[in-house]
Amino acid sequence: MAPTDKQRDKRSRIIDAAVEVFAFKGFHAARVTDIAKAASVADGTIYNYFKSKEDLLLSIFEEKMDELREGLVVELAEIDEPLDKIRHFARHHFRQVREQSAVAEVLQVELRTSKKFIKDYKPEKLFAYLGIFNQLVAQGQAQGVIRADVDPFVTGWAFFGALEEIGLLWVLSANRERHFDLDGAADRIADLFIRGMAP
Amino acid sequence: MAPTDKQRDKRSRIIDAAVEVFAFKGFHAARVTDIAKAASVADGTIYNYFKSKEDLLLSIFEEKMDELREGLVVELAEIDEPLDKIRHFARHHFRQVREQSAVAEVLQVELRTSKKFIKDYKPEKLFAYLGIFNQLVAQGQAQGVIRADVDPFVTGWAFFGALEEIGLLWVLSANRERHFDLDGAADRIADLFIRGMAP
Amino acid sequence: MAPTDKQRDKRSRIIDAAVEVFAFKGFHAARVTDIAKAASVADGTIYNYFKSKEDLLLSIFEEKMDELREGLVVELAEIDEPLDKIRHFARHHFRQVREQSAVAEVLQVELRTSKKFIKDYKPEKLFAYLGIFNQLVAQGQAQGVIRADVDPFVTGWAFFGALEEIGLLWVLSANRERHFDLDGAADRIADLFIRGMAP
Amino acid sequence: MAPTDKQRDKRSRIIDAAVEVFAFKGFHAARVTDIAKAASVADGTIYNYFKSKEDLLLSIFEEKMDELREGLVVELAEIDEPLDKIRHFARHHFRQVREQSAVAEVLQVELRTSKKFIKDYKPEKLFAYLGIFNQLVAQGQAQGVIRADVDPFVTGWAFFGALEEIGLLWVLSANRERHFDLDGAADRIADLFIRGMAP
DNA sequence: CATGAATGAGTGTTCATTCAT
DNA sequence: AATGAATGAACACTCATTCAT
Repeated sequence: MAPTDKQRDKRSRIIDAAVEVFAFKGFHAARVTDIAKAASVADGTIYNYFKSKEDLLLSIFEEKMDELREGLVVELAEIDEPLDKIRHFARHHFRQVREQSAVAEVLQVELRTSKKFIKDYKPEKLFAYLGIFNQLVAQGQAQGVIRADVDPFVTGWAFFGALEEIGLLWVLSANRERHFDLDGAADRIADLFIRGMAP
Repeated sequence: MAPTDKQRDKRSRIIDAAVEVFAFKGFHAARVTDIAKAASVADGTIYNYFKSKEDLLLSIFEEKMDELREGLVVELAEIDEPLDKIRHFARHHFRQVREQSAVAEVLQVELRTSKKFIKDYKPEKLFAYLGIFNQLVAQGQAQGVIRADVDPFVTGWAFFGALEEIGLLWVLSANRERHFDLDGAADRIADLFIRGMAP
Repeated sequence: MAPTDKQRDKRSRIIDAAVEVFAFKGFHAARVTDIAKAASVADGTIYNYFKSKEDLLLSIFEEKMDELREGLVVELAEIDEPLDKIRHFARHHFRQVREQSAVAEVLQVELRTSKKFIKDYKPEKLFAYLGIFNQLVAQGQAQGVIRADVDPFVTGWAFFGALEEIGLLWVLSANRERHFDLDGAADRIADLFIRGMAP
Repeated sequence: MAPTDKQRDKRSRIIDAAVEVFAFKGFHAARVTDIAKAASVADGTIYNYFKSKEDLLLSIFEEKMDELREGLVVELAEIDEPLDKIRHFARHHFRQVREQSAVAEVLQVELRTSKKFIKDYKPEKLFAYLGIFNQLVAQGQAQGVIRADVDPFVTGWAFFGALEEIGLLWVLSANRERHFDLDGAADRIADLFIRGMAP
């Protein structure tokens, strides 16, 4: 017996299947039955692990945001300068978008489809992710490489908004035209913010 | 008989009603019947003016984006300096968000709910709006107040992403906590980008 | 000014338009608007001449059955022998099917679609048409060329059923394969019944 | 718990319920909900067994035509002479009309209401049923009791048309007046065709 | 834990008909 | 008589979720 899908932890099999199905058909068009088939489980089994279809989507967000943040932390650990870290923040973000485009599609497109997510959900994982940027700003300010009057709240969300918009654009352009250069965009955005926050 | 709603152009009555209902209940939860009632027309009448419920949402986008752009053009006409115009771009954007919060809610929240909009629709009106920013960048570059190597594409979308993210945050915070200072945010973002693009 | 459609009697223009539209799209799929357009009148005008869409269908039946019967009477007037007349009955019936296939399509296919026609309507015009056959049987019996014990009721409806079934088959086969020989079928059916009723 | 409806095969419960509801209210006026209630299942359950409301109607046709043909085959097996079998064909047909009038109503009235059935559907089951008649003609011709020049195609459809017309008349007369004598009609029609085809 | 047949609530859209002009 | 914009009732079908096995 090969250690196939059958043996893998059911919960993660369902998560993986859902990412693929959500990315391919979209959250609304995706049928719970499709996900169950893709995960080789019965429809009802999904409800042993997730409260609802929407909870499944939110769980994807939680897990993937955790992974994203953890990966970022690891990458930044090897960098010294706060400004350099900000540059790597952007690069790491876009690298993930590129390497896990199905996940990116779900996070950037499908998640926004979810009214619950947008309006009712407290995206703690997003705050945690963004918190890293805010810390970098604080460090930069402490070191005098970032102006003291830079507002971390506004600047942080602006930075995230910029990453999101460019990332979304890249994901959506996938089906229409050749992708533009994401890595170059990372540097340009990092540059823009670093100069913008400079003393 | 007062010259009430009855006399007003039906199409715009429906648009206005739809903005209110979509903002209040959300696109999905909004019933076509609700909109018809709010506009004081029969359900079927809506289909004399719009192909579908979704077409109605998209029409709102088109009309409101046009108004937004036109208003911006008028405001910028009185400003001379490109950098100053960029500052006013941000201010005008957020002023509209604040003054027409129902419209902002629909454009920033409900529109993203529409898969068709995100994936299939060519948002020409959005390009036109953003095109103004790109022109300002070009002017700034011509005048030497913006670095020649600033990429209008990436920078433009980053600017728009920042505005959107902050605007979305403000609209959503409406129901949870006190609004933060939008006008201040406009200046901070304008500052960030102007410094970021400076030679 | 050419004596175009515009001048022709509106009622008959509507009838003609309805025959075409019903034959082409079917009664259910046919829109009153389609018929109005084809007749170059406003939708509402149709209701000045017909109580409803169904009444329009029924009116087609009435008019066309009258024409069918009248044409038959004229043709039979030139024939002497009752049995010969029966043969011409079948020929005339199928000749009309062939020459006015749109009308035939409506009478044989669309009319049966109408619940009202099948269940509630007293098809006097059909009785009148069939009555001719019954008279021929009576004449044949009087002349001793048809058995006295032939039941005109059963035989008449059987004759009509046979004509209908073959006619329907021919009309429907129009879109699928080459038509079979209707005139030959007329003779075979007439033969069958004449022999079947012979002493 | 009584071994009631609940235990019976769901598919056939739905078929039976649909026959009753279609016969009583007509296909168009029949609501899927009505059928579901009559079958003691949920609306959605019907769609586990049938693709659509129309598919349900067509399935009734298929099943009942099979039963009709099978019953006929059994009855004819006990008869020797081809001409005698033709007589029994007519009798069996009308006996079924009389004994299963709801089924007859659906097959003869509602089915013709279905555009799909009339125009697009290949009624194989009907061909199979009629094929029996054609075989009898061939046998009769082989035995010299039917003329060699009788056309099985035209004669077969004429026979079927006659049965249908009389059957329809009987079913429809149910609601208006006393039924006429179907068994007598069977013999008259059989007689007519047997004499008509005789050498 | 796993299954999957059964459930039943929920709604955008069409279009015959009307009637104010 | 003619117009055509407005009306609003009507409904098959889907699919997330449940629960008996």
